Amino acid sequence: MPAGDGDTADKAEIADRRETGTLGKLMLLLDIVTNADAPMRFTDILAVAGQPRGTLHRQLSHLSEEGLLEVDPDGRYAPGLRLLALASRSWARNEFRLIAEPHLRSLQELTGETVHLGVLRGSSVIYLDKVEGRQPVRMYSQIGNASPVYCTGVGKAALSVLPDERVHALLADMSFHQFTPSTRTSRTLLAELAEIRLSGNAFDREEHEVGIRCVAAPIHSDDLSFVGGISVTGPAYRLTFERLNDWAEPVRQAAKSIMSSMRIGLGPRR
Amino acid sequence: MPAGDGDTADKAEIADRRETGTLGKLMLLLDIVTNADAPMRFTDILAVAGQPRGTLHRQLSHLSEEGLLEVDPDGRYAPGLRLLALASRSWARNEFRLIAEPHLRSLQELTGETVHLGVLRGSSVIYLDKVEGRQPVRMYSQIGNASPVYCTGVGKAALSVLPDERVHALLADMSFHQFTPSTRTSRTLLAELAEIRLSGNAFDREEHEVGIRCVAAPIHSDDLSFVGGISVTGPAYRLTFERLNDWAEPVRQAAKSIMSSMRIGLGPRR
DNA sequence: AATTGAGTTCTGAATAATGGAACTATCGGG
DNA sequence: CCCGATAGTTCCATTATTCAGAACTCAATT
Repeated sequence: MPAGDGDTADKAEIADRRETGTLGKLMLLLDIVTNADAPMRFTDILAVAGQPRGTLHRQLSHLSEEGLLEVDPDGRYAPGLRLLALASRSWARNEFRLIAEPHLRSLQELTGETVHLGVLRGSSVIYLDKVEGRQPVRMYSQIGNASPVYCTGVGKAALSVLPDERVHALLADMSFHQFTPSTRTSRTLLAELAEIRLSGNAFDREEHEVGIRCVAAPIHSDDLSFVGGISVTGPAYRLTFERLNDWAEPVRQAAKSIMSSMRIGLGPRR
Repeated sequence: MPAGDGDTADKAEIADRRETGTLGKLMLLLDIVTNADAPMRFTDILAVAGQPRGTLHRQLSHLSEEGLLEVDPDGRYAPGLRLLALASRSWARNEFRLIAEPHLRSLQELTGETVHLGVLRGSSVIYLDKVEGRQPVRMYSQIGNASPVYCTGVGKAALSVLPDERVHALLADMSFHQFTPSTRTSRTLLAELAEIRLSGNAFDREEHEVGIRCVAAPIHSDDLSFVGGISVTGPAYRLTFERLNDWAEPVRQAAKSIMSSMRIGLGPRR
């Protein structure tokens, strides 16, 4: 039979049909267990996984043998330590994070507030790094987290550098959850992106969480294969609107420095 | 075929034969890419993976589609952000870590040095948490890392609570790398474990890294299904042998508190 | 234009995953 | 003590995925 051309559409009606075979099913299980609030028993997983018992049992066994899941003495499944090991290695060596780190640090010292580095992934922002003030506060907390684009400073900053058609494509299949009274909707977001393009700064004025504000600026590679941003975040009582404006410039500067370091570090192919 | 007892050896000559089918092969690839110092090209992976080209290509595609790997514009493979997301969720909700956290914190405040929480996994110690002093030092750095048991305070502490036969089993297939002049060997280690059992404290006297010392104490569940430890770590010039002794007691106390919290938190089944 | 190197796609054959059912605990009453 | 649940595990013929090698495309070199 000839290679796939015209009518592959009739097959792909079901949204994002994954073509990852066995792996896809296993990842689904990993997601289920990882997202649960507590370790899950076999039957709990069975109820949501939509797999026959025999199948599910083997899949869970394989995941456990690989250390991706762990079984406690009661037979309940929890995320495995292997995940930590994999993540820590990749995080520690992430080229982009390494390049940005010193800049994040100096921005933190300048402002005294928490500094975030995030990248755009689909219609979410994933935080890659975070530099906090003196408080011995929770590390890891935010890193790796996926947050919506439309209600985070980094998210809006990232969107602002994308061409209109890509923004529209993203907005098309995105649902806007009203986290706080100030959370943006599809309409107001587009207007705001225009402003961000002009000023070079995005703001989060308690749009994701009441009491939390931030100033952000976009970071991107020349070909837009990489799009993200950095932000300075803090409690509303300290980050008055005046303060946010004071820091808009330094945040833009830091973003700019990171982008030049990227061109040196990654730019000229090998 | 009967369950594993006497002579499974003939089959298991080749170290840790995995029985996880497709998943095992994929995890091997993940390990290769995650351990590399830089993103790898297809051919680089091909050279070490020992798979036919067509096969490898499909496997890498699947991993990339799932976000476990990422392909940069040059076609080089790097660890994917999905790993971070999975790990951050599991870390944040890890029951044991949550229970230990406040205790680690107060130990940190008391000593002013870095406090670690680690668990025994096979013949390695995996660090689950870390509380540092005021310096805005690298988060993640150590967390998820696997270090040898025989040259870390936490590792030796953990070994000290295991019954002799389990210790011997572990030592059997363990190779002792001489990290520093003081690194323990198989022989000296056994003698040291005896001391640790008596005193309740393990020490790392620059055995893993020159200039770094620590005091540790074991933590374990009643049935030994969980074995780990906590430690106070710092530079040799600050952690004199006298200091190490001063903190031996508080470290033991903290370990004890964590164990009682565990019994309350996890103890009575469901 | 011809050659090499790198990556991708195709194919029947081999293998591992599937799913239903039968089996074995373990528990709570009566 | 036995009965019936509920929870988890193992078995095995069937089926779908994966495998491996070769053919193919594409770009950079000579």
